[in-house]
Amino acid sequence: MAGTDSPPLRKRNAEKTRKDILEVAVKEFAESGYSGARIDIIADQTRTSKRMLYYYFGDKEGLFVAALEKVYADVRAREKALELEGMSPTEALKALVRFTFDHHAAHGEFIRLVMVENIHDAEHIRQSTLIREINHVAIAILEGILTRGIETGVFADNVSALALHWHISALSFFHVSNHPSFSVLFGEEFNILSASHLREQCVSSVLGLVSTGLGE
Amino acid sequence: MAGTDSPPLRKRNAEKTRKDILEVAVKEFAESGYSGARIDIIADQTRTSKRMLYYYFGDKEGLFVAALEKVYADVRAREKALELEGMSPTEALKALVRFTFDHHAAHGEFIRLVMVENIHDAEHIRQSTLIREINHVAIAILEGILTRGIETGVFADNVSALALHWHISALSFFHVSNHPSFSVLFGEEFNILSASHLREQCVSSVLGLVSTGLGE
Amino acid sequence: MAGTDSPPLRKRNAEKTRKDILEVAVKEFAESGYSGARIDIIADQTRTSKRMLYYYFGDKEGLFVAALEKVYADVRAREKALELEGMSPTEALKALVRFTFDHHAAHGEFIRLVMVENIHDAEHIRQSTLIREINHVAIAILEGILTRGIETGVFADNVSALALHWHISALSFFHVSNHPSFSVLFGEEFNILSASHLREQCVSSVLGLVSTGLGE
Amino acid sequence: MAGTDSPPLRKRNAEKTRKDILEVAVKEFAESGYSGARIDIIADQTRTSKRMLYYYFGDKEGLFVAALEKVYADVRAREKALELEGMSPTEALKALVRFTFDHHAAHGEFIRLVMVENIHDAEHIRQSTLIREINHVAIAILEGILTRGIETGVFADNVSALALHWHISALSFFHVSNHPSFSVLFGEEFNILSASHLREQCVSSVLGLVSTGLGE
DNA sequence: TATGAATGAGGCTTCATTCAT
DNA sequence: AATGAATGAAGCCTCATTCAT
Repeated sequence: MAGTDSPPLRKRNAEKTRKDILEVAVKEFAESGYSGARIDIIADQTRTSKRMLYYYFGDKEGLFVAALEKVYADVRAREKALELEGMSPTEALKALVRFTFDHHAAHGEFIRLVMVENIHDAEHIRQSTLIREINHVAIAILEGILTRGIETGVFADNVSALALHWHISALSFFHVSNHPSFSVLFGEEFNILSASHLREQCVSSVLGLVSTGLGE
Repeated sequence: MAGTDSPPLRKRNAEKTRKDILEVAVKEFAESGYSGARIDIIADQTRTSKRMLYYYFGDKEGLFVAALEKVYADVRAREKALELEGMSPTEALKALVRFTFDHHAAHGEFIRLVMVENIHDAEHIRQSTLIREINHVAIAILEGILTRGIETGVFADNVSALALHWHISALSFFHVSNHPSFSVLFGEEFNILSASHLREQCVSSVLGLVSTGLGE
Repeated sequence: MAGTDSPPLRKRNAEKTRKDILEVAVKEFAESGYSGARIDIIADQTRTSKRMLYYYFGDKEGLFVAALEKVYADVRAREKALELEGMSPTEALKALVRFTFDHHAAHGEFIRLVMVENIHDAEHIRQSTLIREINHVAIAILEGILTRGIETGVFADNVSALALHWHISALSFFHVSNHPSFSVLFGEEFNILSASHLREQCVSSVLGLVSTGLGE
Repeated sequence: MAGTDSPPLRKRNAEKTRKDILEVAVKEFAESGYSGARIDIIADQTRTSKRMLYYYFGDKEGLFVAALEKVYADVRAREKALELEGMSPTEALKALVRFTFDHHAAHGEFIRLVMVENIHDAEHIRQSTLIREINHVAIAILEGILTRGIETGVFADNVSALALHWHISALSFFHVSNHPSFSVLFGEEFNILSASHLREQCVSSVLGLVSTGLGE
C-alpha cells in the first residue's frame, strides 16, 4: 500500500534539512556572535544551499531566534531527566546545583548564545513564549524543593526561588562565560582551580543562603 | 620666563582627539559588540574624521584593544579610592563586595566590553600586560583582607583569594551581564528583586564562604 | 526532442559574464599596471556589477592571474595556426621569427601584461602551470626546426633552442615594450625605422646565429 | 672670517637631503612601480619627514621624474668611463656591447624604472630634455665607431647607428627586464644559460649585423 | 523542494596631500 | 628647513539577500 501514517518522505527530508541547518547555525552564532556570524559559512557547512536557509528561516534574525529556541529546548529536554522528587530537600538542592553547573559547563553553545542575546538586550528572547515557559518550569522545580525544605525546617524562608535561581545561574553561567578572560588574566593559578572545586563552592554558597543549620 | 614644561599645543590636541575617539568607541563597542560596531558611526560621533581613527589606532581591532584597556584602566583608577586598610577584615570584605557589585552595576560599558571580549575568546586581553596587572592588584587587595581575617580568627583558611575573587566577580558581573535576559524571562517578578537585595545576598554568600562564625 | 546536450541557459550566461569581465580586465591591467588598475573602472565597462567580479575571481589578484592566463592562452591558440612542418628549416625559422615579431606587435596587451608581471617578479605566473606548458610547446617547435636544420647541414649545432627562443623573444618583445621610450627619445628618427625593417634585422640576426653558410 | 666660497651649510644639508630622498625613491619605484610605490614607505626610509619630500619634489609624479632623471644621469656618468677611441672599430663595438649588457645587468633599478616608464607610455621622459640628451650621446658614440669601421672596410654600411643601438638595447634590456618570467617559465634550464653566454650571443649577433667578413 | 547567478548597500582601510606651528 | 596632526577622496572587498530557472 502506498499511504501510511508516517509523514510523507518529502516532509521527512524537510525536517532533517531544518535540523541540519539549525545545528550548524548554533555553532556559528556561538562562535562568532550575531553580527560576526556569516550566513555563507553556515550554508557552506550544510548539506543544502544558502537559498534553503532563507526558505526555512526567513532571514538571519529568524535563524538566530530559531537557534536560540533550539538550545533552550535542548536544555528543557535534559532537565526532564532529573528526578529530584525522591530526594530530601537538601540533597535535591545539591543535586540541582551540581546539575546546573555541570550542564552549563558541558553546553558552551547554550551559554554563548545567551551571552550574545544579552549583548543584544535580549530582544529576541522577548519574541519567544517557548523560552519563557522553559524558564518558569525551572523556577517551579526549585520552588518545590524550597517549600519541602521549609516545611521540614531545614531551609529558612528568607530567599525566594527566583533569587536562588539567579544565584545558581550566576555562578554556573559565569564559570563558562568568563572562562576565557579568567584563564588569560590569571593563567595557571586559575586553571588549578578545578571545575569541581568551583562547583562545590557554588553548592556551599547556595546551601549557605537557605540552610537553617538544623537539618540533616 | 620663556620656557614652560607644558607640552606643545599640538600635542595637547592630539591627546584630546585620542581620548575623544576612545570614549565614543567604548560606547559603540559596548552597544553593538565587536562585529556589530561600525567604524563610521564611531567617527560620526567624534570631533574628527574617520581617517584620524586609523591614524591613532591602526584598525578596528587596535581600536577595540584600546577601548578595552581604557575601561580596565578606569576600573583601576576607581579602585584606588577604596580605603579598606582601616576596617576590620569582615567590614573590609563587606565593603569590597559592595563596591564591586555597585561598581559593575554603574559601569555597564565595562561589563559589556568584557562580555564581548569573552565571546572572542579573550584574544585581545592576551596582548595587554596592562590589563593583567590591574587584575592582579585586585587579588592582592583581597589577599590582604583574607590574611588579616585568618590571623584574627574570623576567617577560615579554606578559600583562596582567587577563588573568592571569582565568586564575587561572578555574582557582580552576572547581575549586569544577564540582566536583559532575566528581565525578559521573569519580568516584574525579577524587577522586584531590587539590586540592593541581590547585593546583600552576594555579601552573605561571600561571608558564608569564609566566616568561621567566631568573629565580631 | 526534449533533452539536448547544450548547457543550461544560466550557465551559458555565467561563462559569458566571466569572459566579458576578463576582456575588460585585460585592457585595464595592460593600460595601467596592477596597482594602477581600478576595479571600479573594470566593473563600469562590464555588463555586470563590481560584485560579480569578486564572485568569479575572488579578488584583484585573482582577476589579474586570470587575465594573464587568458592572454597566454590566446597566444597558444594563435600559435596552432602556424604550419611549419612543410617548410625547409631555414624557411621555417624565418617564418617563426616573423610570426613572433608580428604577433607581439599586434598584441600589445599580451606584452604589457607580461611587463607588469615582470615588475612584480613573476609571482603570479609561478602559480599557473597552464602558462608554463604553453611556453614549453614553443620551445619544442623551435627544437624541431633546429634539429632538422642540423641534420641537413644548414644549421650549426652551437645554439640551444632555449637560447634561440630567448633571442627571438627579446627582440620581438622589446620592440613593443620599449616602443614608447624609444619613440620619445629618438622621435622621427626612430619612427622612420619601420617595424618591417626591425623585423628583418631580427630575422638576419637569428639566422646569423645558427647558419653554417652552407645552406640553400 | 665667517663667509667662505663654499655653499652655506644649510644648502649643503639641503642637497644631502634631496639625494637621500631620491635614492630611497629610486628603490621604491623600481620595486613596486609607479602606482604601487608608497610615499609613506619612501618617507619612512628617509632621514627626513614626509613633508620634506613634498617640499623638494612637489608631488609623487615630480618625485618619479626626478628618480628617472637620476638613474639616467648615473648611466651617463658611468658611460664616460668608457674609452673606446683607442680601439679598433670591431674591438670598440664588442666592448660597447659588453659594457651595455653588463651595465644593465648590474643596474636593475635603471631597467625597472624604464619598464615602469614604458608602461606609462613614457609620458614623464617626454618632459625631460636631460634624458633625451643622454641618449643622443650614446648614439653619437656608436656612430663614431660605425663610421670608422666603414672607412676601414670592416663594417658594411647597411645598418644605422640607431638601429644598432636598438638591437643592443633590446638584448641587454630584455635580459634583465624579463629575467623573472623566463626564470619561472623555464627554471633550471634557463638558469644554466649563464649571463656571459647570452652576452656573447649578443656580441655575435651585433657583429653579424655589421661585419663585412673582411676585417681583422 | 532546490539552486547557481546576481545584486546594492555598505563595510574597513589607505591613498596622496596639506595645515598649523 | 622642518614636523606631527589632520584630511577627503577613493580604494578593495563583503555583507545579507533575491532572482530566474
